[in-house]
Amino acid sequence: MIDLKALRENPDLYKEGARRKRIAVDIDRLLELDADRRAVMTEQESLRAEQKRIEKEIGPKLGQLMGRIKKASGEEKAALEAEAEQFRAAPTRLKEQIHELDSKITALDPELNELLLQVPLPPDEDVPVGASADENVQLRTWNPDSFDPAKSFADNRGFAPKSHIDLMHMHGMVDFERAVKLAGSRSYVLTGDGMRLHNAILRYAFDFITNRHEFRATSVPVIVREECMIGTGFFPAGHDQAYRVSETERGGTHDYYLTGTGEVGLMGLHQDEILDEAALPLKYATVSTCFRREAGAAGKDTAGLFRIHQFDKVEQVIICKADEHESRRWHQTMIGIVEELLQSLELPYRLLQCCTGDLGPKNADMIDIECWMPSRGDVDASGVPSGAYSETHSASRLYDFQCRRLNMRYKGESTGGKTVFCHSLNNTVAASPRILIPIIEMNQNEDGSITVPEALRPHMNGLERIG
RNA sequence: GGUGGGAUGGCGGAGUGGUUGAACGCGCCGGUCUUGAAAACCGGUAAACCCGUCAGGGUUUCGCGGGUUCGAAUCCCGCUCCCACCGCCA
Repeated sequence: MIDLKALRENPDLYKEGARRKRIAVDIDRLLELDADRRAVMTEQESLRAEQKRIEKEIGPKLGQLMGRIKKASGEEKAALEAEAEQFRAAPTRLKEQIHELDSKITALDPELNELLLQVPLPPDEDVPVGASADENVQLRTWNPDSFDPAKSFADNRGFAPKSHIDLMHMHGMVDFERAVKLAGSRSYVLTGDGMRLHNAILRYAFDFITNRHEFRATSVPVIVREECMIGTGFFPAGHDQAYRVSETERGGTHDYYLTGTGEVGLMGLHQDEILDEAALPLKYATVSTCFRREAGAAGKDTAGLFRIHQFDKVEQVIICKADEHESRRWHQTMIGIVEELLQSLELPYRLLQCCTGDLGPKNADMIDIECWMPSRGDVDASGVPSGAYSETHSASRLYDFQCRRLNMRYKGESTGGKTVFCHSLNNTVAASPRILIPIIEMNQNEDGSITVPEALRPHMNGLERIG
């Protein structure tokens, strides 16, 4: 959520931000509702002040009167009661007026809140303006000496690559047919060394982030309430992307949603808290199953392990002080951790600066990391794919957008006793099975065997080669 | 699923109709003392919103929503959540 006060003071910033992000939201209407609401509130508050003043004035008198009424009788009592009634009349009139204004506010609130939740965080000035992911900008690439992604896989290795699908079938690492029987399209069952490799990369990544980089190892719920989805900024925009567990249909008090990322659980941890500045930054890591409906992606990437409804992801989250430079610094740190991880696996990758149209509502800036995948890209006349970089990681910088919605604040020396909304950031550490695509395809040998990356061998019982 | 208990400020915990936005303790901040620190003592310490250029003024908030009342943390109704025990169970 954005700061309504800031929006009021500088609406053009937010209008331009929404425009750059290609998000339609009626900011003028929001400002109009806000102005109406404040006018009503101001009126109501002065009525309340008056009411309180009168209360204090007549309270003691009324108390006295009531005492006398108790003792009195007959005509005297009637007279006293009439007098008491007069005292009561003024505040009662005020009360009615206040009540009317209350219902005015109640009438304005739903639309105002709905619009407010829709206003995206403006992208940072240094984010390239663009309509969609096609206009993302490559920042830099990395590749091991042994592989140059500018050339084809065949030119690098001397043989045409097989896809992860073929390789995994060859070694009994996956069973798509039975998976589809169980759970429909975009499902998979990892088997044998497929499942072992999946666990190995997750374990390696989790140890990497929690041991080497000292992020706090944490488990999180993956089934959460709607408030948590709204608070983390995934709703309302991403409502169609999340699976809903409709408990209300069977008489429950709430519906639940399956989270699409561990970020939701990690960010939800401290909602409504006022943190001690000295405790910041909070650095968390989790590994969790992620669920995505992939609504609107029908027909896209249907084969293999690239775009699936359920996967497991090691995620890193940082909650830090509300300081742009600090946010930016942590963003780079989180990206650096992933680069270190990918380099240890010798996977070629590139960094992409996402353009404004690809940021989504909650990000000020987002850097995607794409690994080189031999089986992707255009296919040539002989049926060999060119290979292409494809997204495996996404590092977001959100400023206080999430923390404002989650009501997550901190207080300390630098805030001068005030409470301030924290900043938050998140980044993938490793998402599997998608990351298995480059791992398997890049480590294939001409005979179809797969060399297990050295870093993963300790988690594969020392296995050096599959097949 | 059954039965009972509870929800108060950063934390613990008082408070059952009228300066209670809230005792007391802890924590935190400042001061005295001290070479320094600790201890002790003294003082301070909720959040959000609105109006205002400032100074300042005002409103709301004791789980949430509604009601009674001149006046509600305190009384009434509804809801949500949490805890304990029993039952079932990975």
